[in-house]
Amino acid sequence: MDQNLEDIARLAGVSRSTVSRVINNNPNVSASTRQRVLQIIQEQQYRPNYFARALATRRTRIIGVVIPYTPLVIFDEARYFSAMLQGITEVMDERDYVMLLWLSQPEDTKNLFYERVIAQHRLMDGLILASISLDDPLQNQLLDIGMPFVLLERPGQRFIDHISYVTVDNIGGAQEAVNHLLSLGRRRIGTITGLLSHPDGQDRLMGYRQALENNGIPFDPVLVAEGHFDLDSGYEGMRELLRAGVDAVFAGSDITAIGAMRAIKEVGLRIPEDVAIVGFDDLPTAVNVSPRLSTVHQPIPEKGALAASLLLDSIEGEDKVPSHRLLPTRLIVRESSGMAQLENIP
Amino acid sequence: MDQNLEDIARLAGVSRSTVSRVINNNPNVSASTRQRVLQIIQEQQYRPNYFARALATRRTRIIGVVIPYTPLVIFDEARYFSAMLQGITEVMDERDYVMLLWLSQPEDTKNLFYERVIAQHRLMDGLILASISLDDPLQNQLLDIGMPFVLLERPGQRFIDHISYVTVDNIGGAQEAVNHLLSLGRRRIGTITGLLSHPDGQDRLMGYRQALENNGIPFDPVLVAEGHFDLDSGYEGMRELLRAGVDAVFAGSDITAIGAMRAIKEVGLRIPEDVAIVGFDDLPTAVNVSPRLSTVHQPIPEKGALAASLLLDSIEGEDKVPSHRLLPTRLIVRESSGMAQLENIP
DNA sequence: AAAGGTATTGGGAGCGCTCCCAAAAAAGAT
DNA sequence: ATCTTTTTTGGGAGCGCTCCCAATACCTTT
Repeated sequence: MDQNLEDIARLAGVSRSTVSRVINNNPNVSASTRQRVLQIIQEQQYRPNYFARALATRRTRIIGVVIPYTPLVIFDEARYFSAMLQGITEVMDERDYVMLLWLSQPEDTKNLFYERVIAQHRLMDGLILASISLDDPLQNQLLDIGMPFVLLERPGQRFIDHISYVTVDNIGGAQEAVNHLLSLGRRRIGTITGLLSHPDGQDRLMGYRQALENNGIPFDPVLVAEGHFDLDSGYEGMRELLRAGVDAVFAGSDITAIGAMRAIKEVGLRIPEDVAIVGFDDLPTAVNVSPRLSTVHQPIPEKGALAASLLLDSIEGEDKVPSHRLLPTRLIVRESSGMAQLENIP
Repeated sequence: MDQNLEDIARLAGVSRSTVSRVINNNPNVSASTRQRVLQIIQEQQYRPNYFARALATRRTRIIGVVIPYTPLVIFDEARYFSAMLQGITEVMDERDYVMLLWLSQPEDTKNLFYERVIAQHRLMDGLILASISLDDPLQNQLLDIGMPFVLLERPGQRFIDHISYVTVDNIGGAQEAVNHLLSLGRRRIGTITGLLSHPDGQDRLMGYRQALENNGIPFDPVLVAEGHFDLDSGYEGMRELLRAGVDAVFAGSDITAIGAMRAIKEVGLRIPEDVAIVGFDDLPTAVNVSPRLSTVHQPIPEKGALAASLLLDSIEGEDKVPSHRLLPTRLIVRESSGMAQLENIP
């Protein structure tokens, strides 16, 4: 029942090769023949066999998206990843690729998971890697087997020249957040960091520090609580900072900020009067908390889409120079930092 | 660099066919030869070419997971879907299949999206469909082309005998929730429904109604607010119900319940003293709201895993009889309904 | 009208596997 | 030791495509 090239060729009265040329937009086909063949293809609803094609061309038009398990991937950051996947899909659809999703299992060791991905690498033309830690061995392995890939964060120093990546301006965004708090007159500004083994976490802390120092305020380790991007560490971190005494907090993620808000409310302090708070990400939840969360917006779907574009470009193009892209962030001021612009509340 | 069967055969001093037999666990190979071949395969890190295999066997070992776009998929329900994918992946890994993810775009019409999936159907051995509305044409199309698939909710009446599906006991769960509220002495129990075009939404409403009627309380349409599983409709629905006067609410999803809680607090009523509330799903957020949400737990990853199992069974087995599975739900009582069991609060 | 060029077309080989059938080897029966 | 049966092995054909090269058709040009 499934037809092949030969069948279409017979119906159109031409050869297999000619049909193949039409399908692949090869210019060496006369307009009239092309017309006729297209007509038959249309009529017969013919679709070339993916696998035969892949076997002959050694190109698969399949891209893998690799998301290692972290509890936060599954719980707190689910929205982050779904937005990312949405962005990736958009480009894939446009350029006629499909997306194979690799999620690791909670029980998986990292190596077991990576082994699975590597074992099937011939199935894919390239990979998009999310939440890879700074010197994850996967990067070396992929470099070794020559598989194109793009990271969704800044790679560690020793890889940075060899790897393509897309990320957002974490440093700039953090600076903007802290500058905003400073401009509101806050002086004891603490931070609850993200995961410091993660470049995003590192860079946001760096931005926090730079903003303070640029304004002549010395960096004080007592005002830094180490967190993991998640709710609990936001709550715990905030309790620490409250003991240290702060009048404002910059949190490494919205989820962390929400945990922190709970801790603040619990001790009876007011947001933003007593403690102002700014998050990072601008997830949909940011407007679902009260007071609504001021935060640094990052364009998540765009990040995914850009990563996909870079990857496909590098697969299809000849130049294999790694590209680095930094997407801009934008401070969104809401009530949690005390200077709300008007936004509708549902 | 990439080796093929023939290379391995040469190294092992046997024929291509023998190597193929070893790889496919064909019993007609002597123990000693098998040993030797396995050794070489191991040494050479040989992996059979996926595409050559698929071309020859007409089986791909690729499963598609289809998630149509709804704003709630992306925002409110992201956790639901990531838990589901996690469950699916678990089974796929075990049984050596991989997962192709199909997400529709916001701008996509349904048909455009489905067309994309159908166009590539030869790429996949089967499909898992999430959030398909009751008489979605996709089901017919897939039946027509003979593609195996499993639904993640109850199909509409006209399909129910022809389609495999996995869902949870929505009716039973809703009944349990309402019975619980009744047992607490509540008598004016309202509900904010889920999407009524969706079987889960329908069935939960049905369960609500049955529980009331079983207890001699007539069903009152005034106490039913139609929602869409999302936060806003929870908020709006609750405002309606407050005007109608209720002392308890059963919400069609946790997200809806959280929207409703906001509305209750906003008018200065207390939860659960003035209005008790029970949700459905038991998402991680349920414990992150205050008071913590009583809710009907449904085993989401298990749902995904079971769907994957059924699908692979039907692909690999001969019997093509559709299977229907109903997973049990379980009422989790927390503070929002006023009879908390002790659970740790972070 | 012939020669030369270019645009178009056809068919063989090959991608790496499985499946089938026949050949060879080993084991059992007489 | 010979014949049968069973186990094990090898090789051809084919899955449906692309890619290359040769063949044909169609134009120009002189």
